[in-house]
Amino acid sequence: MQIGTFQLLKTEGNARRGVFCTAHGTVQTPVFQNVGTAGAIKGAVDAFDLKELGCQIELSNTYHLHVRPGDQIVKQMGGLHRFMRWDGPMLTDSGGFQVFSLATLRKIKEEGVTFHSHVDGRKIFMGPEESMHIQSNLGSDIAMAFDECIENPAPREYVKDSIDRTTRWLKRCKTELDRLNSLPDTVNPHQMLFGINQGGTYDDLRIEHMQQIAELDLPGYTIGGLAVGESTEVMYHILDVVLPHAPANKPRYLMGVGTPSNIIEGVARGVDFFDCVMPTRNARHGHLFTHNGILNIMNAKYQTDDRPIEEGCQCPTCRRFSRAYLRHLLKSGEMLSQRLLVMHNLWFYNHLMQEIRDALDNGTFAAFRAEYSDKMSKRI
RNA sequence: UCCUCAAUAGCUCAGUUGGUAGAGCAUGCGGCUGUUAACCGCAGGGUCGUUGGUUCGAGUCCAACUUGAGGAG
Repeated sequence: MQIGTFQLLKTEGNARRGVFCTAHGTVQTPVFQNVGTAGAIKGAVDAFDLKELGCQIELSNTYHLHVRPGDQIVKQMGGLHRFMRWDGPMLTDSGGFQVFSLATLRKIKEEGVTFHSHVDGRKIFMGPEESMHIQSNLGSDIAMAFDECIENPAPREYVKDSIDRTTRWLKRCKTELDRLNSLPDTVNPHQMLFGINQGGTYDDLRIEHMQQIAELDLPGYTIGGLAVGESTEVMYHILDVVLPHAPANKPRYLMGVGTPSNIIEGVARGVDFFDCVMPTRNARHGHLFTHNGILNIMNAKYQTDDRPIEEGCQCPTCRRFSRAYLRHLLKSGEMLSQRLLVMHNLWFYNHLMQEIRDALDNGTFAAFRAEYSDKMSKRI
């Protein structure tokens, strides 16, 4: 398979089963990208653990790696794959989300954004070219466009200006990445660019923007600016409205989403790629995912519970340790608790995607959705 | 035996010139959606060592006692 091609294997309703080819191997979709922002999965999980947890594709962040250790350093060390010893597919986010989440520390202009580093306060300028340059130095397989993510709800006039700017930025990203990929010392000459759709909660702006970016014929398209303040129903509505306008022969990536239910509902609407900090962050905070819902391992009722987090789960944690022990570790502040809990949640997410792919292969996704969509995100 | 200091939430401690008590931690529960998050929020919990006294009113002032920590002999 040629790098950058997306092959649709099967569909069920709007849901898609596919395979996407990168310079570091193929990705079976729908897929959940495991988040390792600074080149590390929070909770003391490394690249070799990721393999064992069923991770197909790892995600890191442009801004964070630019601040520390510096993308030049990463390039000097042979690129991020070699630096962190992950030899599989990798996507890097562009820093666009940090423009949003570090809002108090930034100023947006046509050329780009001036940040103040959250680490030492120094001024950092990042625009489309800078983001591409950094991602090129990191050498990921998929680079994300440098976009503007805005809060929902936002005034219509602002959103309109913002999507026009994001489109201009996208064109600059494409031009710059093409140039960087052709340089002789580039880390990953097969690095691809995914465009990001914005438009807030306005149906027509979402569609207009998707049509604009689809013209660039990029290898993948992303829905951004969701799960940032709007209700779940609105998020699903936007997916319903915009995905029919995304190129059918390219993968669709819903950024930053979400709960197991969000993922099942996203797949049902035609999403192929997901990523979210939820399995890792929530694990560190004691919230664990199971097929029957979410349990909080901190709850007193688990103090003497000798069962695993989920009966029948084959993850490294559930094969060995009891709820009682995990609760003790977390309450005691032991670092081991983070590692064991994060491994369970990542296994759960990666395994969930495998179950979804199996269901699509077997034509039973509708039944899978009916059984689990609500159940998995309820508290138990 | 005497002197000094201390005694307030499960723990460690705040508590202004007397106006019926607060914090941190712990405990219980919740939140977390392209990670500034081993984080954030909420809640429960106290006859202020005991007994008296002064006062309109005492955790705060006085006395005795109890317990503890220092010190003297």
